[in-house]
Amino acid sequence: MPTPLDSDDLLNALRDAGARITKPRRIIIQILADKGDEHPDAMDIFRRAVRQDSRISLPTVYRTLKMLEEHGAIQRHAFVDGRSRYEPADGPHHDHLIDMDTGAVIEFQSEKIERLQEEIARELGYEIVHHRLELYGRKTKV
Amino acid sequence: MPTPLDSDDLLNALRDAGARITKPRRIIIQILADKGDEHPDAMDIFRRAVRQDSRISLPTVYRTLKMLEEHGAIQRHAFVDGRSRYEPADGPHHDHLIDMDTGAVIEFQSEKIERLQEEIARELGYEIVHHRLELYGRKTKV
DNA sequence: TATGTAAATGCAAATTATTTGCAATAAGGA
DNA sequence: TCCTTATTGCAAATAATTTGCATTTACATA
Repeated sequence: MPTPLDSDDLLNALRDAGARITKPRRIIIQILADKGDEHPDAMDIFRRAVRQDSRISLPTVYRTLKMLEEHGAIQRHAFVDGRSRYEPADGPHHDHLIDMDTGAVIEFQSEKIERLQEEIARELGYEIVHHRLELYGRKTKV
Repeated sequence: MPTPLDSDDLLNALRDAGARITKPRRIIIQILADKGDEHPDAMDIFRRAVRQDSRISLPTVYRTLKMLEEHGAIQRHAFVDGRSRYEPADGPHHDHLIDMDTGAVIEFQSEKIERLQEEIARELGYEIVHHRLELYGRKTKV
């Protein structure tokens, strides 16, 4: 069961792309790999980055995110609110359950759903490249 | 099996909301209800609206869309490209398969998937309010 | 270890999608 | 028909993201 890419994996993704490992990139990657703050948006990352090096700029954050995304090292999600949020790419695909009251994002994974999706696509004459499943819900009262 | 809301349903949604039926709103609703062009974005709607009345403005399109959305008469989707696309609300929930080559949006519906989703949410202690499932794929070569 | 060069950065300004303030217009009940 | 108030169009404001460009920096090579 592969785990999400960590700091070193992300750095390697950049190296493989022939990119230079700069100080801003190191900082951004460290933030992305931090398990504490999941699914940050660009501004979240920028704010945290500035705390480590006040000279970092927002465009650099966007450029780094785009680069990592293009190389499959991180994934970009566009939830209902419009802006994009990011997380390290991960071996097995997972989906999201969004808590409508707290905004918390819970990850889950279901083989059965994955298989059903393949089946449905096949029936429609398609092959799935990727997908996105988001459940929006509320905690059931106990 | 309920069908998507048509022109009259959308107009009624506005009436129920106590809103006035203006010429721009009539035109916008007519475009939304048109089965020919599905999932248009605000600009698509604006361009088509201008052809019927050159004085219509883009803000009016946005205002009308927001109003219809707030009253549940249309649904807003945010696919990968960032901008929002709209369609008349619909009885039975359906999901989308997006053709990655042509951008075509195919609707489908699966009871099984709906049930699996409920089940997964229940296991996580949640009750689903709504969800979004998008498959991105390519036509299988024959 | 010093150094040249292309890649990356920071800044400011541009884009894109969407929203808002406000004076002018028009819907629809009296 | 007339009056009141919602709605409109315009222009300008936001918000998220991207881009142009002169300066800085990583890092391969000497």
